[in-house]
Amino acid sequence: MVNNANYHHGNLREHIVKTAFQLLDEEGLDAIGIRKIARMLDVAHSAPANHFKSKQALLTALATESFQHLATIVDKKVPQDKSSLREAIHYFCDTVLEFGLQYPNRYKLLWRREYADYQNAELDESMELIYSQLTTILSNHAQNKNIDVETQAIALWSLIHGYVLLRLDGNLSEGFDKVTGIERQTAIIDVLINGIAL
Amino acid sequence: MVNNANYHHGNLREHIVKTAFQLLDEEGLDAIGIRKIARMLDVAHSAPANHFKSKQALLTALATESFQHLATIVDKKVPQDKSSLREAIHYFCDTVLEFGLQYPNRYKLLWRREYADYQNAELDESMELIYSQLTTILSNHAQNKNIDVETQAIALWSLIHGYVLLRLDGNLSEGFDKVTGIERQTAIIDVLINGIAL
DNA sequence: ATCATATATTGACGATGTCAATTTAAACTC
DNA sequence: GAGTTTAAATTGACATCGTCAATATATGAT
Repeated sequence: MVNNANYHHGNLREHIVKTAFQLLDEEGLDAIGIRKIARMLDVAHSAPANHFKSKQALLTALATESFQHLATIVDKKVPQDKSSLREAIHYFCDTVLEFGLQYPNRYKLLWRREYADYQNAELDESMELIYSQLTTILSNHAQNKNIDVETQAIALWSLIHGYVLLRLDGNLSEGFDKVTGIERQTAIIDVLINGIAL
Repeated sequence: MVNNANYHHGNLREHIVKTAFQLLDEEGLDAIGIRKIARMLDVAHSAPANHFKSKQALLTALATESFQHLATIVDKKVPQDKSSLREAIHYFCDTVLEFGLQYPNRYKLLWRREYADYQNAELDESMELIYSQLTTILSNHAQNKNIDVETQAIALWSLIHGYVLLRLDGNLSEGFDKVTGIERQTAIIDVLINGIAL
């Protein structure tokens, strides 16, 4: 029989995810509510329970999808070979920052373990992807044999992660994201590559 | 008249803050609840409203106090003069990391703008303190005239902030915080000072 | 066509933050 | 010291939330 508009679309799950992302992007993590989403979709307050057994399960789905999204972008934008270490690092950082600026609340969700279920296998897998992308880049271009790749990876990831979060949370004062002549971000990454105490 | 045990201690405000810190430290940000605190203090559910007009106001007080606490520690532990830039940076980073590890949830609260009221003047002031401490250190020891102090400050702060958050959120796999011979943290900061691509 | 299963619905529960009206205690004034 | 003002705590109500249980409806397989 044709869709009886009352008993729902068949793909409610999809709509829930879409609406949740919308709330996340526009109003932040705490704006996401099961009942609110149900209301927005003209559906009973308990309908979503068939697709996500808890709020945490919904957030886990959002996080997993976001990790995969980020990994895809990184894959596309970071050149695989024959680029310098410096180039590769810049591409990687640019991509992460760009994603963070475009979807600040998704980025925050990714690294805050309080919300999604990080025992979840699928989520864990999609998260590991990002790390392996980074370590792969560094090993492929390793030049400095005095510092093990893991230390380099953590240093680099700490730097870009910290920078992105400071910007997203609004913890850099006005003007802190621009500087005469050279982009702040580029300057910062160069500091990491070249060192402060040249 | 003597304290009539029913109508309260006179310093309920103090007790609220203390209990809130306890909940924050032991169970995390979302464990803090006005009603829960009132229950723990054997007080009516609306009693705290006299001292904090909203939950946000309470969190603002917690954040302000934590900023001041951190600033005090930094003041104590970072040598003012006649130390090398390298030494000063290490002391600063050590102090921040130590604070973060001891009070993970306080540290997170400090930089998540969703909870406290960052319009609040007192909070803003106590936050600026930390930044000025960092820039003071860098200007006092500035050696590299090619990079402006602000860029150095942001790079350094991004690195340590990112590293602390990755550790607090559990986003560094097992073993990522130890490495043979030399402390991971020291190694990472040295990467920033010396650069990756030596 | 019947039956099983997936999906939605309604209703309830305990908990939360916030408001309003009220009561009690303490502080201040004359 | 009595009377009055102000501060602090109480009770009660409201809307909202996440979750659970019982019920109803639609879809798909046999």
